[in-house]
Amino acid sequence: MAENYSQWYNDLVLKADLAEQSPVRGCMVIKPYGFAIWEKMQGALDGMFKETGVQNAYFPLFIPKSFFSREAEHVAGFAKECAVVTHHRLMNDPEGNGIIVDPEAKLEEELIVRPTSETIIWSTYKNWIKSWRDLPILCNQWCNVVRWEMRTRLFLRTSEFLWQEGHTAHATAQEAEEETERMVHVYARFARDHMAMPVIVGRKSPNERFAGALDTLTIEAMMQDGKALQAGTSHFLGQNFAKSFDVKYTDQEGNLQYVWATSWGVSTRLMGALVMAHGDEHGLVLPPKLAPIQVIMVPIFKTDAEHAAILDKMAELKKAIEAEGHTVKIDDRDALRPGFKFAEWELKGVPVRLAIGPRDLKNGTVEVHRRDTLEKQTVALEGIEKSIAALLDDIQKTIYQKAFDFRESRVEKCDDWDEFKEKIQTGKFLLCHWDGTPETEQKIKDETKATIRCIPIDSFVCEEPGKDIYSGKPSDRRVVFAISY
RNA sequence: CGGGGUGUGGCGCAGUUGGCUAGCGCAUCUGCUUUGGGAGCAGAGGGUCCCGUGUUCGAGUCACGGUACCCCGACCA
Repeated sequence: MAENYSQWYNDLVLKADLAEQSPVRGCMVIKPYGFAIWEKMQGALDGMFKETGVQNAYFPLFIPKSFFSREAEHVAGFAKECAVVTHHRLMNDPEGNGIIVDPEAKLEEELIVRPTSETIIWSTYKNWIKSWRDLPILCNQWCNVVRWEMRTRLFLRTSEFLWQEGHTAHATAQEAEEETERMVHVYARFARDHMAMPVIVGRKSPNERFAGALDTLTIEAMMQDGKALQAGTSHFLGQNFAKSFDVKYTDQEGNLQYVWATSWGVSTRLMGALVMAHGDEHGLVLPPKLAPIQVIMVPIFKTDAEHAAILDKMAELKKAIEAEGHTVKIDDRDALRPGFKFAEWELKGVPVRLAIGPRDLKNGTVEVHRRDTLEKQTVALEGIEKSIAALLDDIQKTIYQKAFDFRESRVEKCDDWDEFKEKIQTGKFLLCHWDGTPETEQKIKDETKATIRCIPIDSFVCEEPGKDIYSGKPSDRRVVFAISY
């Protein structure tokens, strides 16, 4: 698995029925099973957003080119990867070669397919905001965006992807900065509590900052090959967009002020993170909180009479487990053998499997198998529904702990450049001193492909004097270096 | 856009110095036996060998051109 991690990942995504490549260049089809997991993520995140007062809204897919180019840094950041709509009509080719674009139907102003929605949203917020009483505005949208990537990988980088983007407007810089931090911590909590994935919360270096932001906060996760994956970002946009789109409000003293902005987002990339954080050689390992099916039941039988009796028993058990609030499926496909079903549901990462056969029927028992450790034991059927909750809870904790321990074993301090060059290639997060200059960061990237993933603000905070790992210049804190996806 | 590779039933592949009726595994369909860790046997269906041009008695195989996809770089959530 470690040797050919990329291939393992790709095969797993395909075999577990999460997604497949579409014939459309760089695009992906998310299959029903994969989408069900994404819906669980959406549900949990959406609930967390709403707890902070965020409301959902929807803004257009198309952005007029002129809107897009109002914020200079922002355009520069996205210009190279935009899909552009130039025409609005097709016609039959007069020379008989099928359908062509009607040259008469050229748009006066081209439309950009959103790579992110700051510009269209700020051109809208301008009309919503007049007074300090209108603030803050806390909106989120679930949508798709398009970034014309050269090379793509299922979930991790596709030309089109699904995400949520929150866009907020505030009266003061402090409020906006608080919002930026609040949301990055929502993401960190979601990663920990739902995805069972530990993350490092931190600040991006200027090089890695979002185009148009004054500050970018990030959650960085470690995959099982030791590479870093940026799993979510939250940006403090200052007054850049307010000034570009002329969004002002009248404060309590009657003065006109520009508003302060944030934006934050996570994408279907989280699906990739989930696969790479927990998967093993048998397939996917889903944290119970995100598993569309938490308990799968497989009947084992020889005769029709046994089959019927077992299915009756299972239907009864299913009701009892569902009453405890879990999702259960009975796999009663009769053409397939139990061993095949076992392997298939393991591949799909279902946390708990219950098998009942003639032997169990006679003894009043059930075989309980947990996906994370692959352990199985035969226990009394009576009252089993009560212990399922505890088992699911334990699986959730165990896979988090496993991912946590894995990361712990691969994070270390490093103060020697030669050592750095060697260790960074073996898939580690190295805590190193950095002189704070983009030049040094760029040189390190050029020589090793490693980048500063973040300057930690929660865990792994290392504020101590030292010397830059590369330049030797003075530094007052360590930052996280890693090779990333 | 630079470097490399591959196009052969639905999927994955083999096909020798050009040679006979283009094969194999998986999947599919039918039947019987099976079912506590990815079943066995018997039979069946399914191909413009990516496209075009050329060389040749003869091209899946050789040459030239085109095209599609994949991998490695630069770019990126």
